[in-house]
Amino acid sequence: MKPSHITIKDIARILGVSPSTVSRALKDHPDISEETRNLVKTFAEKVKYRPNALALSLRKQKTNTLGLIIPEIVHHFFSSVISGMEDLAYGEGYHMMICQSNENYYREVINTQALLDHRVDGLLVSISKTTKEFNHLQTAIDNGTPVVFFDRICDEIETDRVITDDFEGARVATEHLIECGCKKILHLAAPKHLLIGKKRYEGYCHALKSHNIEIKEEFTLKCDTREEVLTMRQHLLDIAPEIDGVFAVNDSTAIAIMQVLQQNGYKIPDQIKVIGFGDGPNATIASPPLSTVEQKGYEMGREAVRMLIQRLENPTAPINYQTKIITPTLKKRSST
Amino acid sequence: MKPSHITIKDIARILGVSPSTVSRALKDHPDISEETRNLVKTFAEKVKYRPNALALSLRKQKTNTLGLIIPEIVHHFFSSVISGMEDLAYGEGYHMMICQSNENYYREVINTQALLDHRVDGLLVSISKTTKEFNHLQTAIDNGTPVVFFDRICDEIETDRVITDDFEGARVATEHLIECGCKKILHLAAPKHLLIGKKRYEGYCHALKSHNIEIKEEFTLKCDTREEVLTMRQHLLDIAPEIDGVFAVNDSTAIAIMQVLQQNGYKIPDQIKVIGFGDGPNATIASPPLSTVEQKGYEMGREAVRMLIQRLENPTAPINYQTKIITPTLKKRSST
DNA sequence: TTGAAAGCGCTAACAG
DNA sequence: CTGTTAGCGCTTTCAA
Repeated sequence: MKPSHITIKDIARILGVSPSTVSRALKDHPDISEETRNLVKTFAEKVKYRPNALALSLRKQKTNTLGLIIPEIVHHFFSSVISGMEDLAYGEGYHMMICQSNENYYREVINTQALLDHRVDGLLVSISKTTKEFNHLQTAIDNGTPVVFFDRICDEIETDRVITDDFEGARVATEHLIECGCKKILHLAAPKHLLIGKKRYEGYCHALKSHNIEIKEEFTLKCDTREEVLTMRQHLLDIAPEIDGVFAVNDSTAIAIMQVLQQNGYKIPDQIKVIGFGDGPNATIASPPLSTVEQKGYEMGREAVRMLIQRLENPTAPINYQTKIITPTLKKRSST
Repeated sequence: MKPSHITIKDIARILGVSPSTVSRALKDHPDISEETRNLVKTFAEKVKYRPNALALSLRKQKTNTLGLIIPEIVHHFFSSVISGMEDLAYGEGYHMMICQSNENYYREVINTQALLDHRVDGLLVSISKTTKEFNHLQTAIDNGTPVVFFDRICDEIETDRVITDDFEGARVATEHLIECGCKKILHLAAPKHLLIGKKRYEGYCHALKSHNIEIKEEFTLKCDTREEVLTMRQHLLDIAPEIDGVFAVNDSTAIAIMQVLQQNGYKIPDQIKVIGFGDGPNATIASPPLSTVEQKGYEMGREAVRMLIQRLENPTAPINYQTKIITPTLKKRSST
């Protein structure tokens, strides 16, 4: 940043008025003669004067900047979230300072600190997988910087949150299979100790129960990556003759099992129907295009920013924290 | 940002010394007694003092912030770029302010302005598709804010750039098909007026020529999206019997044609080999996994930041702008 | 209607 | 070794 930026002082000096006059003229302060105002405004325009946001922030004690801490940028869901955040923030006159924790607790702490050092007005955070301690965030809140959690929330801290309704998404997906005529549905699940694993499993069970379908233990397999599908290939093929539907905890797992089944002569969706969860870009590329449950990252991002700005602009409002639940919607394609 | 942040002045008052003493003690200035230094440092630590980055920036005329303008965050390539940028910037003590132009010229201009208002030390930009005018960026450079272009560069502005070697990538891909025994290679191309379309076409031709394979005009088809493949389905199937290889300008097109061919009984790679360009996450999910040319977004991001910081930290160095060309590498999988 | 002065938080030149 | 002062760019009393 070269000193070549023109300042209010420069304008004042050149025009032979005081800096305060310039400042007032520029922002249409009432106590200013129209003459001076025009003079100043015209000149400012001519020399392309732009206020220094740093100085403004320092003075106003408000940066109009939102800090974001995200586990991984390269991930369709998270990048959609960022996109939604950026779009809304931009529209509301805020900017985003973005840090990625790379799923590393230590880095998450440093990032938080750095964002606070920059005096961001608020924080948007999705906690990293390795984070077990939340002092860094609690402290931020205690010191007056509001935090909104999204997706990977932290139960121990009371604040605003936006999450996906995993239970409901899974329920809808399973229900859809049932409506398509499936009675023997395999669930490829994430580990139960992960919240999403647990919730999606529960949604699956709920749907079965409400249709009086027996929940067989052997029909839920811990298998949540493409690689795992390939490793378990034989076991999956052994089960295949006994099933007519698969609900996989994510799209890549769903696609992988579709492929394994197809390679072994199963017709999809005729013999076995498959549904995933997440609706990343792969779902449409799969063959047949994969039915799935859309996770709405963009909307989640917007919502988180909306809640944060809401808090920022009503600092005196009574603090009653909200948890906004985003219900994923069924995307019916050709695999079911 | 509540005023509850402790400042140097607060510490000075409490400890009964002057602010400058505190400032000096904190940064291990030589002219300070060990006693005072320890006193100050211990106290600062106790009250968790953190310097205000805004004040620092204003004072030092340096923000340690890099501005990024990117067409779309939700895009595997671009999000990889951001990730690479963020990682390196973070390591070098810089932060990133990110704006997306959404392929909109007007918004790109506003974003540039906003970042300059925030006095970012430098700009990283990939221009939007609708940008035909570059004054906003030229002005930035003229006023002393260095700019590094990446991926979507602008020829009219002289500055540092990082680009992918599209010609070479296409050449290597085509060459690979030839080495696998293909002699009749179809090229699904992007429009010639796009730089990547042109360069990749040229690379394809070059490979053919150097192996004395005739370049048939009817073997290059403008077709660069999945949808287009489906639209041209019949035409592609008409040509299919005459070809033994396909080089598609991007992965999704490659995957789409693989699927069309497979649905019509062609065995891949036995009868027809297919290679793509880009190596997004789809490539591995395709069946068979798609051979492709890896575009290295992460590396491109790092490189762009490296060049920018280099410039920032050697302001007096002679300005000789560099163009760094990143050569994509062949990812051989099972479709060839 | 305008200007002078103080201050946001920090540093650095200059005194002492 | 430490304090005083001025100033980064801006706004906002307070006085005139």
